[in-house]
Amino acid sequence: MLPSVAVPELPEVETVRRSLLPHLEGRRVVGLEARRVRLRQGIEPDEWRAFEGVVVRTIQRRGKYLAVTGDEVSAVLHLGMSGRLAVADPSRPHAAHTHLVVHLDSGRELRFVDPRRFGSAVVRPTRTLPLVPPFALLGAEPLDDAAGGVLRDAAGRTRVAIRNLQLDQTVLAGVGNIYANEALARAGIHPGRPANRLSRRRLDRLAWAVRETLEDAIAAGGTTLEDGGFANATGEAGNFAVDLAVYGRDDATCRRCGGVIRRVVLTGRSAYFCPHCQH
DNA sequence: AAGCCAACCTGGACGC
DNA sequence: TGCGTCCAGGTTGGCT
Repeated sequence: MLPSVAVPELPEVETVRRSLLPHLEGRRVVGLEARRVRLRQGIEPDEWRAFEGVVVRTIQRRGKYLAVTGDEVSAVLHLGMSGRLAVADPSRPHAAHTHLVVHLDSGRELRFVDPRRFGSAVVRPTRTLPLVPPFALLGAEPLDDAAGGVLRDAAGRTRVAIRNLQLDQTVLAGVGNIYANEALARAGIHPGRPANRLSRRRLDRLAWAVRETLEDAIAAGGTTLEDGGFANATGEAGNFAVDLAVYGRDDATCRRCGGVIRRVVLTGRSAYFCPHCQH
């Protein structure tokens, strides 16, 4: 059984970034509706007033965060577990749990919807972005060449399960439970294996598998599970769910060996793996 | 001090 | 049908 949520991880956030960019680049913010709602970091209407009049220069992604960047200030957004960003015509009715609406000089609007309220939406000075949380706390970008070395160094210093180390955003930024499990499957590594008991060679292989998995998922437009939880800025679903090797496939057949995929719980989070292919 | 774990929150799945 | 219970997940903060 697939879990009923499709949580945005790096490929989904990158997909949102790319689909958002043509609608936001060069556009001016001409109005805001910021509802004071308790997200993980609450939306503060006073703080959001600084975003009025901003001309969007670009959209950056760091880990699972997006920064909609103007010359002076940027909106730093995290989709949490259920967050969505959508560009829509104002005539379309607002979905439930719409916390933020940014009116653009194109006549359209950017909407931030997050039923489970694990997301965040704050405004920060653009020049300080790399220097303050959350960006300052994030580890390597898994798509960068430096990621392999960072993973190796971190693994040598801890005996936590490798799946849990992958979820540590201060090591690799942007990997969540779906892609952590998928990368381990590609690398043939058991999710519960202590990080410091993996050889350098196998860690390099894992870093490579993480990168490949994320790049494939980005190319597919992200993962949308059966409930249709994830969509890009224009409402399109992603196509990576059909390529999942282990995630959500407990008791199903391993496509490589024909064995049975298992689920175990590691520190409160499900891990999926093929006992025959992963050690 | 590393590492575990509860809390946050809601909708969907499931059992009775 | 309808109500209650459980579960998913990213991140933070508190505890050991």
